[in-house]
Amino acid sequence: MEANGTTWVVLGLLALRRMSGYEMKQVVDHSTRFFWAASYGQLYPELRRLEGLGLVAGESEPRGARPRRVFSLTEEGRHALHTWLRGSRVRMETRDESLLRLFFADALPHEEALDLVRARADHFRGALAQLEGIASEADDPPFVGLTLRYGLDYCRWEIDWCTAQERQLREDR
Amino acid sequence: MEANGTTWVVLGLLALRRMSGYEMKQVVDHSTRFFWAASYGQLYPELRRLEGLGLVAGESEPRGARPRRVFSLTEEGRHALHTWLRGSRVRMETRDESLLRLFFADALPHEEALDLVRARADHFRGALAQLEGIASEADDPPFVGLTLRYGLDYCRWEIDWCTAQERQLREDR
DNA sequence: TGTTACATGTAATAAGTTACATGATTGA
DNA sequence: TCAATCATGTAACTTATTACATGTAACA
Repeated sequence: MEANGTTWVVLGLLALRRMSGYEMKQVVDHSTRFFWAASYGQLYPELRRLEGLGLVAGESEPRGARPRRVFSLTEEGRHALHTWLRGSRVRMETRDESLLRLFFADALPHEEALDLVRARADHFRGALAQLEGIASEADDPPFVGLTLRYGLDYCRWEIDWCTAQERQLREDR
Repeated sequence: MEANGTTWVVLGLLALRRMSGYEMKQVVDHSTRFFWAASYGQLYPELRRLEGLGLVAGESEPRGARPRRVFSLTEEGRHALHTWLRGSRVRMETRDESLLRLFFADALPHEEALDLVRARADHFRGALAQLEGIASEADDPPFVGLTLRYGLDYCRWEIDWCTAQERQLREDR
């Protein structure tokens, strides 16, 4: 079977509970988006494709006159998800414009270069606040909770790291 | 001027020293690729484009009968780079398949889910070894050194975090 | 009555990777 | 002589974002 990241987002979410494409987008935007985003332009076509393959099943459940399709995982879909979950290849790609700037920051006057480190810390202070807003609902399944904790801990680490490095760079020069 | 990430990679590298497209790819693969990758398919067309815009200047410097073009930064190019460097918007995108698996790992038996945390730690042990291989050449400019240190510290943090969480998850259950 | 949220979808575009083609040089 | 490295480039493909079109429902 052909698969891409969106495949696993869809199957994974449907393993939590049945939902519509619209709801998937909302859940993603409050959870996985920090390490795996998904747009309508990926979600809806992928739902169709997976339905065609028999990995998900869609049912029409209109709300009043507003059409709505709710999807659930088939046995085949659950099987495909489990196979992927057991895979151990760790693929990571990052595009971090702030680190790229830092890498080239020697071209800048020292004080302005330090601003970049401060800006990075500020960014993560903002991200931390956002994550704290999402808040650990105590009834999250354990591994959902784990990834939320990851986000919080990672932001705190970034803030500490930037702060320490800024101090260091200031002392060195 | 129209710009994308590759624009800044090219201009930034040429601010360090003049080099060919081939050399850029090598440098990227040993440095920025951890937070900003670039392929030949991006580098070569972008060099042409920036040459057309007058931000970089290419000179033919064949080695024997092997053709070779070496690029350098023009004043305009340097100006464009500095303008971007002073920008403070922090754009970050991550695609982390390992965290995505972790997020959905409640669908797995507990022991297999723990394997995912271990696999993640192992991945970062490998990445750390790789980075230690690149090694801090003491003559790196300060901010180049900073990003290398970032890579090392980040890997160590990941390893510690995964190890701690695995222990925690084991105790909880 | 107007704004926001619900709901589905696509077309255009941008961004990025992979694999290939071509050929010279170096060193075992 | 063979493999690896140097060197430039592109075509095909995959992936992802953005912006739009369409219309219902809830609520202030």
